[in-house]
Amino acid sequence: MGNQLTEMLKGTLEGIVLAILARRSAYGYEITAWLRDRGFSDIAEGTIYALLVRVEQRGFVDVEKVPSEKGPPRKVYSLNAKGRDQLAEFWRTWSVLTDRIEQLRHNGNQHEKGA
Amino acid sequence: MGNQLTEMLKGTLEGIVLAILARRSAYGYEITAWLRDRGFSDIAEGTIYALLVRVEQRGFVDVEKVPSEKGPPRKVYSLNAKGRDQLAEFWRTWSVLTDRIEQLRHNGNQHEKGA
DNA sequence: ACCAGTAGTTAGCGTCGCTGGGTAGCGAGG
DNA sequence: CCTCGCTACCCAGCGACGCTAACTACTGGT
Repeated sequence: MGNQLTEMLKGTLEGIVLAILARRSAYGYEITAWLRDRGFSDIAEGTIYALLVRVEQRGFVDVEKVPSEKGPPRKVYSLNAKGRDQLAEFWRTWSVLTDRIEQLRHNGNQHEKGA
Repeated sequence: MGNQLTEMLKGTLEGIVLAILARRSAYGYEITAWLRDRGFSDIAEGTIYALLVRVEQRGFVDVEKVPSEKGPPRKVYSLNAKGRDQLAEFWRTWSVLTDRIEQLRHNGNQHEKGA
């Protein structure tokens, strides 16, 4: 029945990851661990990898393979120009949605538009 | 490619509709029109009907068939107790998500958790 | 030799919103 | 009378997304 948060993450998780990459480059395992630390403890391991593949295919990130001393090579992702555009677009859309919803939440949204 | 907003609506649209029904009972066509008025102009007609069927099946709303002078009978939906619980849960989850994302947005979320 | 931790990949699933069509009832116009 | 347009609802099929549950591969410790 996928809980609320799972459904809400659809569409926002990509923005979240892009926002993380906007700060600095990172690899999948790192991002997953970091999200867990930050309260996004509910995000599944595999989800991030799939998402990273997607954003790579769309050309929002550049990738570099970096050897690790502790395991298989890491795929380090960096946000590029197109990715920064996408992130900006994400924040715009996010603002629109949150604005409308907050309006709906507090404001006595009387349906009676006439007045 | 479903634009951002479409993806973001997943999981939130249900809450939006429940919030509308919390103010007063309404039928599908009415809700659709009202959403269009309120800037949610991008929401597809059929989407609302499918959503209403879903929330009915989950027992969040009660339904009453009311004849219309201008067309086929309306199905008027009212939020019931279970629906109010669900709506409260929705707001809780929504708050959690927005809090985390706003934190990510402004706050210089240095990954360097160490020092 | 074995296991735990690191790091990434894949196939298949369920949910959601969208698309595009259809049905039904009523009133106005040709 | 027949069609058009508005009201009002329903349905099948689609793509995108996140989740589940596996698997591969490399390193270091016991």
